[in-house]
Amino acid sequence: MPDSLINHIKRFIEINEEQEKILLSFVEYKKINKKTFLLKEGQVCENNYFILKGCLRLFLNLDSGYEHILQFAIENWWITDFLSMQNGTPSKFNIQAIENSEIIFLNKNIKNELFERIPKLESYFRIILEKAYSAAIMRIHFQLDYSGEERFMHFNRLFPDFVQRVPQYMLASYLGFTPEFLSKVRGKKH
Amino acid sequence: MPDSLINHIKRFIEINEEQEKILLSFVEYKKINKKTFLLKEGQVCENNYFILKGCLRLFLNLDSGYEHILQFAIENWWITDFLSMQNGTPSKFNIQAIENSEIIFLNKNIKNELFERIPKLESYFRIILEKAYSAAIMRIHFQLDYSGEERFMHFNRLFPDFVQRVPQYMLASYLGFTPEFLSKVRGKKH
DNA sequence: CGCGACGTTGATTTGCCTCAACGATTGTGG
DNA sequence: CCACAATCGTTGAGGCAAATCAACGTCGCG
Repeated sequence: MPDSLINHIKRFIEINEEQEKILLSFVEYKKINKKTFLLKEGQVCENNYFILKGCLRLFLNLDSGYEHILQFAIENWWITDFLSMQNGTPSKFNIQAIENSEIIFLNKNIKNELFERIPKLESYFRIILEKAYSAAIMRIHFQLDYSGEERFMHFNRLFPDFVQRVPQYMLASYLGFTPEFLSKVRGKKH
Repeated sequence: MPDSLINHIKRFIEINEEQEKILLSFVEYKKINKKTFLLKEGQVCENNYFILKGCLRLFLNLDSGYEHILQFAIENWWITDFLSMQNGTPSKFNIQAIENSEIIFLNKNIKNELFERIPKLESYFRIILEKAYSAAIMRIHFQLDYSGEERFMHFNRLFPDFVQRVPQYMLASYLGFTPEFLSKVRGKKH
């Protein structure tokens, strides 16, 4: 079942069967239900999560009572709060399953042991972080330079099936506008 | 002179003198003048840049003729366009010196050779990417959840000296509003 | 069935932009 | 070293994209 993690890693680096076994012996596999929290505001984030199946979100609670989604993660994505994990400080964020999901847990301490056993894995994580970082920069670019309607259109073109998969109010939250506004935008293109 | 690169690396990993020498023999040191471009829109990004002294910005040209700053980099920061570098595609961005600066150039191919010689360096880059990524996520958070005035106040509290260091119109561009608006915000707190 | 979660639609408000005109400061060539 | 231009910052009037607020329709589910 965690084959897809191995496959994902093999897209970026080469590892042998021996190493695959070590890797799999270091991580945990869990099924979780929709709405399960993997991290709650105030806790210290101890794990990296890899999504085998399902969908998670990272969000924060606003004073207003609303919440704002900063990241989604679907199949073959990692999700975590690096800030809390690095510094060992309480997280401002929540990580929660949007669907019933199957997740690989990689504990932060275990991760360091793993790097000693399989140094190449550093390379894998470096590469996907470079990608995640570029994606974040592009997202800032869109946030700054495009209107709400343009952001939605663009997102819809890039991830048409994902748009179907999550409630509209979560999409609106992620894209940085209100659910009402999204509803109006969708209504327009008759 | 490139001591500060070595010092920066030593904040995160241990390296010996031998390795320091290898590292320094792999990189290039250059002084560049204010307004020099290290990357222009349309070029493929070939280097990582480490700032020993000075200040750089990464920005993109908008159709409107304006430009939008996506990143600043000062002493002890790396800057590059990972997207272009990873894929070998033409960059949408420009990297330009805002001040006369001293820069370490690390070519992308050399970087990979370097990783073979000193695998530990993967770890260094992984760690700083984790930090850069968290910072980008926090920036998205501020962009989504705070007003222009709040974003400026917060930035000003975090980096009071940096605010003095760059022209206001660049700050405005980075924070996501117009120079006129920034001027009005500053005027208010009499 | 009835309740809560989600989406829609319209009226009103507002944060910030646009445009324009005008000082202040910097820098560059004569 | 001055003159003049360019760059940068300030201020005000008017406008617009999106938020807010509110009311209502609809669906899924205990």
